Amino acid sequence: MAQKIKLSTIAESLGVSTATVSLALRDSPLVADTTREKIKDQARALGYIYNRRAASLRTSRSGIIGVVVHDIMNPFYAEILRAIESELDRNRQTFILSNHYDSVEKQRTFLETLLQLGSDGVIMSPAIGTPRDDLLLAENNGMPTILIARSVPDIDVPTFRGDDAYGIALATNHIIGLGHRVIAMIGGTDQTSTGRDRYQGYVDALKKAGIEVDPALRIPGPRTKQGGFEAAVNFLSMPQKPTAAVCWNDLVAIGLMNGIQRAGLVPGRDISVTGYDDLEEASIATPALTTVWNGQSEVGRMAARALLDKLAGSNAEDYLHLIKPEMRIRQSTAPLHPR
Amino acid sequence: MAQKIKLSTIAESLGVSTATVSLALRDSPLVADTTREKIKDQARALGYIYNRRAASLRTSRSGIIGVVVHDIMNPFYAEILRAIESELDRNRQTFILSNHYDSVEKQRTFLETLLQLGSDGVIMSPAIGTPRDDLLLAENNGMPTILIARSVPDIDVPTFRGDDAYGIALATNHIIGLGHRVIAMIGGTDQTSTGRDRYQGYVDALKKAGIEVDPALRIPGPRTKQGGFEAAVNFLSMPQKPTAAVCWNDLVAIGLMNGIQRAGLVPGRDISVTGYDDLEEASIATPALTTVWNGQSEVGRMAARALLDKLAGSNAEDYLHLIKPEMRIRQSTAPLHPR
DNA sequence: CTGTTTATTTAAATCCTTTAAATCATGTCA
DNA sequence: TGACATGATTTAAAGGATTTAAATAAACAG
Repeated sequence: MAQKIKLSTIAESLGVSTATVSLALRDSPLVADTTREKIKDQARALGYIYNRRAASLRTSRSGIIGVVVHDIMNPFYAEILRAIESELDRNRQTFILSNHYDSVEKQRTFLETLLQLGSDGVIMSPAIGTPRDDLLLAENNGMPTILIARSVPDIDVPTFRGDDAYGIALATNHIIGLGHRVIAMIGGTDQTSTGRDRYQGYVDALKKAGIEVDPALRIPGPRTKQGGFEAAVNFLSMPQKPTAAVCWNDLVAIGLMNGIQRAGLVPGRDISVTGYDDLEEASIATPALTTVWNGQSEVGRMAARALLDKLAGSNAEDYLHLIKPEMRIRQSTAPLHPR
Repeated sequence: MAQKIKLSTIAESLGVSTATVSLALRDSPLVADTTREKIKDQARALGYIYNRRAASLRTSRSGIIGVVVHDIMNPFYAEILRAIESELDRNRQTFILSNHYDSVEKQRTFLETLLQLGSDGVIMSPAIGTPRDDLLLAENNGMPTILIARSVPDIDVPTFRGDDAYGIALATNHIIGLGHRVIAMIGGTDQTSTGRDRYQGYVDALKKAGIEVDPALRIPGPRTKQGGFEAAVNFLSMPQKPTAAVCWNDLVAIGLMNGIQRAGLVPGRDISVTGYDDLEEASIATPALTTVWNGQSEVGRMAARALLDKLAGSNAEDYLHLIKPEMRIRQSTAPLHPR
């Protein structure tokens, strides 16, 4: 490998100053057209590689944006990430990704790394139990922050997420409308705003329909297929004999349906199941899953857009942005018929 | 936000030189213990943030490693990534991720970004049709490269992947051993080394068992659940009436099984299906999927390890590292019985 | 008390790009 | 012709950490 080509290499080879080269390569109107052409040609010929670290040291803009979520393997986040990626790509920003797996330490380490790298901003879905100081760590050090998917009460940081209480009420009402009265809620935790909102939405919908709420019908658990799969045994052996399950998300719902099938029952006939999120795979599950679209693509796109706008200097005044979920009715739910 | 704390801020506040501060913070034996303590305390008190861009400008080591794969949403890659992440984390390297979606342009753009950022190395699963120059772009500019999952013929770049021909032969032999004779191969492409190897492994296994190979039994297609799901119609209407399907991967297999169920048949009884990869969800599919473990965690761990070793100066002499796949027999395959 | 060794500390150069201010060249107009 | 614009280019100073040779201080032996 030859020695490194830098601005000065080009400058010397053409007998101009490095300033001229720098300006020319960035299409500054300060440099004459003929000179610019000459310089660009030479840069290409020599195989010049722009050194962002040097540039960003000077400009204090790195073109890097950090994104932290619970787990990028989770298709819910993956769909959000895809939207973020496409928006950032369009704006020639590089993004650095990390999982925190709900570890506050891992999340903090990552935020510190971003600060060290001079990241321009962060988009984060905060880990459960994130202390206020960590949440503002970035912001306080000049790194604008946007929250997604989970929100934190009383904090002036723009947040984008689906309207959970509303969405889960859609699902619960749909089930109630089919005649079900003993309805379990499976999966998830009550430790996040999302969790509390979803449970509340479910409770409110039941109450409004005049159905008594039985806390024993709430089975919290991992938000994964495995979690849903394992909850099935518990669910099927309940003394209350629930005929339907409102699940935390599609993964839990698919896992639960698998578990129900293993037990020889048919989801969508013997037991009605709703998911949440409307992941790509919801529609190809068997039976196709009735679920609630949670706006992942919108969340990602809007969050990225908001960050870019903020970096460009605009200051929005609204903090909480709730995306309205939509019902997607498929085959995993059916009118109640006696078991 | 207060003004930026830098080495010189600490130095001045303590009446020492920046050199001493720099050395102290990095635990150099050149500085006295008492001084070091004083400096570290002060750094913490002032909330000093290490500026990696400045440091890396001087040292030409960024602590950043780039990783490019086809699609991080694909659980096969996600499992590899998780292994890479944990290995790199342990070594305090930051990693930057990107999908290329098999677009050579997107891949090149990302490699260029990595060069500009001064990335220390790259781990990539090359996009289909990657020209030789692109494959060596990083290496030629002093950025060590490691390939994963897909290999490229005649190229001196360390590569880690599963032994596809061997693995698919395991699956095919298992199916043959159950008495099946008309065996389709579903999904995937023949444009990658992986694709050619897998098809070859299937062909060889059939031949060795004295079964005639019918090219019409090969249905290429997307390597996704959707792809498998859509292939089902085609598969079920074949004039040859195949009784078993060797699928490209678990996703295709699960999609295919869903499609088969939709048609009213029972996979694992009416039709035997094998997957490939042994993703986490293979074991909770219904029926539980018979598949071949493709060593994703090993691929990720070993690739990251190899890159770190290379950066540390060691030079291994072997290029191609094949991980031996292992058979995982579950309920989606069964002895042939007449349809 | 002097000369030597060893332990600490520091000055200065370096990494590469950007940018405000300065310089230079050319052209215009009174 | 001289004064002034205007346009093009250059100079020089950041930006913040690392590194090496050199300076200084401390410790020690005789």
